[in-house]
Amino acid sequence: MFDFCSSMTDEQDARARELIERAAAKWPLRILHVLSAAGAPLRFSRLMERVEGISQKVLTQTLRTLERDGLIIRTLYPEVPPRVEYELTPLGRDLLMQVAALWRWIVEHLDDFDARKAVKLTAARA
Amino acid sequence: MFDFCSSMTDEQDARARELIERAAAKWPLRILHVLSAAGAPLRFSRLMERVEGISQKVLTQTLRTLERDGLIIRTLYPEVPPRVEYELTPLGRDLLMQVAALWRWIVEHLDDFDARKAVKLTAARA
DNA sequence: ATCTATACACACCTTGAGGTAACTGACGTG
DNA sequence: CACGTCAGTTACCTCAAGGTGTGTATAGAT
Repeated sequence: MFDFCSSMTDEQDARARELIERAAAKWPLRILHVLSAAGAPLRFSRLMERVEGISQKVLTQTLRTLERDGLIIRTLYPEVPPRVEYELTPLGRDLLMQVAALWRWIVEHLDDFDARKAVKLTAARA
Repeated sequence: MFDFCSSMTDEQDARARELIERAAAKWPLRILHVLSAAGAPLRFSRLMERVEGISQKVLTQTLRTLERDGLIIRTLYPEVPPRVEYELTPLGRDLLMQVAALWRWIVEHLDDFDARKAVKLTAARA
């Protein structure tokens, strides 16, 4: 109905959309959510347990991406066996809070998404 | 830090995440945005022009998905040559408004996403 | 000497999203 | 009769995400 992005440059618009796409993809959102719910730094293997269905390879890949995006911090403790801990950055926490608002809105409106099944629209006439 | 989803069932949580993933994917967000910015129903070919880079096949596919999700309405006028118009549903508009809030927050904080590049973190000691 | 635990890296394969190009159907027009 | 228009559909191909399975370094425990 109106252009909610009118105050953005095309480049800002594109970058924001790219960030949304990346953060809202299959695994990143789950990982951020798990880290937030834990409330403390988590080791690699703890993440593997809690992010159900993810493979080792993809978990490392996704964690590296999240680190590059500044959403999590990776801390390596040079012990044996090695210990690595992941935690949200303030930016990651803030972003997750924003996404959570959207998340909650959707959950509150799941009925509306269901309701559409009952409303069958037929073709209009010219 | 805390579980922002504590009031959700696992199923609600999963469905909401799935909706976020689907809506935030490559094309759906752009299409919804274009429809919103237009402020009026758009024909297939108008969408093709405004959603830069999308192919005919993927545009139809994505539009069908958005229709099934109840976010847009497809209206076929049985003329020759055929005319088909797409417009946001109230639900689609509301969802886009919610996403727009997130969008705007990200644009306002793009500097923070940039800043991370300057903050190099080295390994900690145990 | 062997085994275990941890956090990966690497090679290989499958799957699906998305791109390209050609074809269709119905009708008005020249 | 051939042509153009519009909104697709269909067949075909590519590429990257993601899954699987194995290898690796290190030191302590048995």
